[in-house]
Amino acid sequence: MTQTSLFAARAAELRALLFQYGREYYVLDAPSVPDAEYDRLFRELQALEAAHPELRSDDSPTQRVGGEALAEFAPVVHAVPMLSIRTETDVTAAGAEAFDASVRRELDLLPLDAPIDYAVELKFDGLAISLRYQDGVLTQAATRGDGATGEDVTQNIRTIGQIPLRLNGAAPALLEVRGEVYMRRDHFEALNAGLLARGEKPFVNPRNTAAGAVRQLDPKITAQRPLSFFAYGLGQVTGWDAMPDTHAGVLDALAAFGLPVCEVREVVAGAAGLAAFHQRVAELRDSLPFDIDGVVYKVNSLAVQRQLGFRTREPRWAVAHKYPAQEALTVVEAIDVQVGRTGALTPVARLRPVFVGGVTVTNATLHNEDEVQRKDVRVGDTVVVRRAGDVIPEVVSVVLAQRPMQVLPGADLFSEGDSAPLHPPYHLPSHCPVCGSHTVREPGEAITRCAGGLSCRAQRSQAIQHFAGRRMMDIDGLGERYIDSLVEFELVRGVAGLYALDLDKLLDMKRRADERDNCVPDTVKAGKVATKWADNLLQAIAASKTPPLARLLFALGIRHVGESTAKTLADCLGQLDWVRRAPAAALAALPDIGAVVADSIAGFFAEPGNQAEVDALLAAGVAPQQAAHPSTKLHGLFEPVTLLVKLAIPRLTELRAGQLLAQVADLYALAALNRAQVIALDLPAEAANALADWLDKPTQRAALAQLADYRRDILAAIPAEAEQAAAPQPLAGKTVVLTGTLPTLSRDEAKVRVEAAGGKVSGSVSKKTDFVVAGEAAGSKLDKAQALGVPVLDEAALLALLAAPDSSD
DNA sequence: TCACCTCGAGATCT
DNA sequence: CTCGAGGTGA
Repeated sequence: MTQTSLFAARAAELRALLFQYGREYYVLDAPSVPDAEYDRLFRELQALEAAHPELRSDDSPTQRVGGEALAEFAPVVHAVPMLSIRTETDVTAAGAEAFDASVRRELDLLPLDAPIDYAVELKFDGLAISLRYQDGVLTQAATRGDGATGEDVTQNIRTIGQIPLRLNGAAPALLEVRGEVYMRRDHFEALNAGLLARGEKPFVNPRNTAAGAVRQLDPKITAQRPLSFFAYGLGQVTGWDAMPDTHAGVLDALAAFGLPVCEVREVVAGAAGLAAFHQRVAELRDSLPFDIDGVVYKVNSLAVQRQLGFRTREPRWAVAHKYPAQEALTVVEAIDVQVGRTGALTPVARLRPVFVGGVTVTNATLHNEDEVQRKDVRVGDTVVVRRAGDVIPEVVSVVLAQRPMQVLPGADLFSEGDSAPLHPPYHLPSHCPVCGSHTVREPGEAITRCAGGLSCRAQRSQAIQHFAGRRMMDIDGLGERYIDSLVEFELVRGVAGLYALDLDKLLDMKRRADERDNCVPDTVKAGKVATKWADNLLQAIAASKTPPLARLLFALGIRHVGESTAKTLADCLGQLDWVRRAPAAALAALPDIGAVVADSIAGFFAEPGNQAEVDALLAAGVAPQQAAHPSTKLHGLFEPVTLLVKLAIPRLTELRAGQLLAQVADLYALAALNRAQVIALDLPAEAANALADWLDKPTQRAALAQLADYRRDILAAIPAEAEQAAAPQPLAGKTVVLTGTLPTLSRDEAKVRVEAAGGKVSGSVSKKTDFVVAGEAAGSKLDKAQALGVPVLDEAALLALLAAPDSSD
C-alpha cells in the first residue's frame, strides 16, 4: 500500500468515526465517547487534510465552517415550491374538528366511514429550510423566501452540527428535506448570558436569533450560534425505491437517514385524535426545550394527500393549529393620532412597555374611532395586549376594574359608587394634529380623514415616502427622518422636488436638522460623512428616473391605485399620456377597475396641481419605461356598448345599450342627438326618457363626446400590424368557460388573453361551449362540462393553445 | 342583490 | 397581519 492511500484510508476512517460520534452527540443526544476524544480525532483529520488537500471532501466534518463571508446570498429556485400551510383560525379544540370535517367533505366521506389517519407533529417556531442531498451528500441549503425562490444559505447550514453532511444508509439519488432551523431556549439563554457577561447586547428571542444567524453572510458568525434543526417533510425526491407511503413513514425514514426528527409526533385517528393531541401538547408546551407556536395536522396517507391536492397556495391536507396568543397586561399611557398618506387619522395606543410573545411592545394600533369606542379604551386604562397572529400588537380588552376613577365633587369620600372615570370616552380630534385642518368622516365610512390634503405636512411627507418606497420609485437612502426634514424646511414641496435637490440643499438640510436636534458634530470627518451620504442619495434619486410605468403610477399615490391596479393601467393603456387623458368611463372598462376606482383616477388627473406635478416630474427627466403603444386588448375592452354602460346612464342596461348602438352610427352620433331624436329611437320609453334627460346636461353630453374621442384616438394609436403580430388568433370563434382558480393566471388575465386570441369567454357551460378551462376548486361548471361531453383543459393546456400559431392546426 | 375574493392602506418590530 | 371597501360572478 502506498503512503498516499494509507493516508486516504485513515482519513476515511476518521471521518466515519467523527460522523458516528457526531450523530450520537447531536442527533441522538447520547455521546459514547468524551468530547476530548472527539476533538482529538477532529484535529487529526484537520491536520491530515491540511497536509494532503486532495483528501478533503465536502462531506468531511472539518468542512462545516468553510468558505468566505459572502457579499449576498444567491437566489435558489425551489423545484418543488415551499408552500405555507393554512392556519386554522379557531384556536379552540373545535379547530381540529373543522379541519377533519373539511378533509372528509373534500373526500366525499360519509359520517359512518372510517376515521382518517393523521400524522400530527409540532409547529416549530424557527426558520423553514430546504436541504438538498444528492447521492446522500448535502449539496445545498436554501431558505424559503417567497416559497418559489429562496436564498442559498448552504455555508451557514453546514455549520449546524445536527445536520448531517452525509446521510446514513442507502440514500436516494436526490432527496430534498424540508425542516425548521430553530434555537433551543436553554441554548438561547446561555448565548445571552455570554453576551451579557461580555457587556454586549443580548438577543430578544430565540426565533429571531435563529433566523438572523441563518442569514448571516459570514458563516463564522453562524457557527457561533447554537442552532438546531428538525426535519418535517420532503421537497423534490428522485430515485427513492423504498419510499414510504405515509407521512409518518417518511419521517421515520428521515430519522433513519440520520436527520433529526422531533419525537413528539404521532399517528392519530379522526377529529378526536387531533383534539387529544392538541390538548396533550398544550400541557407539554412549557416543558419543551424549544418554542412552538402550535401543532400541525397532516393527512397520513401520501396517496390521500395527492387526492386532496392544493388550493391556490396551500395544501388541503395539512393545517396548523395554533394556541391562543400569549397575552399580557399593561397601561395605556396615551392615545396618539397618526396621519397617513391619504390623510387617514389612526389612533395609536402608547403603551407602558410590556414583553409579550417574544418582543417588547410599546405601541398598538387602535385602527379607527369605532374600534376605540367598541373596546372603550381610555388613557390610563389597564389593557390586555397580545400579538395578533403572533405579529401585530393588538389591544384585546380593557380591565374596567382598574380604570382610574375620580371622586365626584360633593360626594362623600367614604361612600361607594359616587365616582366617575378620570378620562372621558375617546374621540378623534376635530382638527388634524399636524396641520390643524378640520377632519371629516364620510357617512358610512370607518375612517376619519384630515381635509388638508397635500397642504398637510404629514400627508406631503408620507406621499413622498410612498413615492420613494421600494416597490415604487425605489430611492435608496431616503428614510422617513430625512423626508420629514426636507418637507419641514420646505426644500421639497411635491415629489418632483426630489429631482431638484442638489448637494448644497441636502447638506443645508442635514445641518439644520442636526442643529435642531442639538447635536452638532462639526468636525471635518462628520462633514465628509455627510457629503458621502448626500452623494449617495443624489445618485439613488438619479437612478430612479426610469421606472416601469406601473411603478410610477403606483408611486403617484392615487387613491385606490395600488400595485396591482397600477399594473392593469400600464398593461392596458401602455403609456402615461393615455392614463392621464383617460375619461372615467374608459378606465372603468378595464379589468378590475370599477366606477369608484375609475373616478378616483380620473379625478386625480383632473386636478391641475396633480397634472403640474406630473409635468414637473417629466421635465425633471423622469422617463417611465412604457410600451410602444396601447395594448391590443383595448379593441375588445373598449367596445362602444361597454363604454356606454360605464357612463352609468340611468336605466341603460347592457341590453338596451346594445339596442341603442344598433340604431345610431357610433358614440359621436349619439352625442349629437336631440331630445326628439332620442325619444324616436326604438327603446323602452322610460329608457329613452332617461337618456334624453341625461343628454340634456351639457357636461354629460361633453363627457360622452370626450369618451368617443378618447376611444378613437387610443385605438388609432395601436398599429394595425401590431395587432396582427402580437395577437395571432388561435381561439378565433371559440367559446370558452373558465371555472375555479387557475394556478398562475387570474380569472381576468385568462379572460383577457382568451379574448385577445379571438375567443369569447362565457359564464355558463352549454352545448355551444368549445371547452372549459378548470382550475382548483372547480365547481358545478366542471360537472356540467363532463355531463355535456365538453372538453376540459387545465391552465397549461390553455396556455399551450394560446401559444399555438393559429386555430387551423 | 348578496357572497366571495382581491386589493389597498394602515401599523409593528427586527 | 388585519380590516375595510371595491369589483365581480352567481
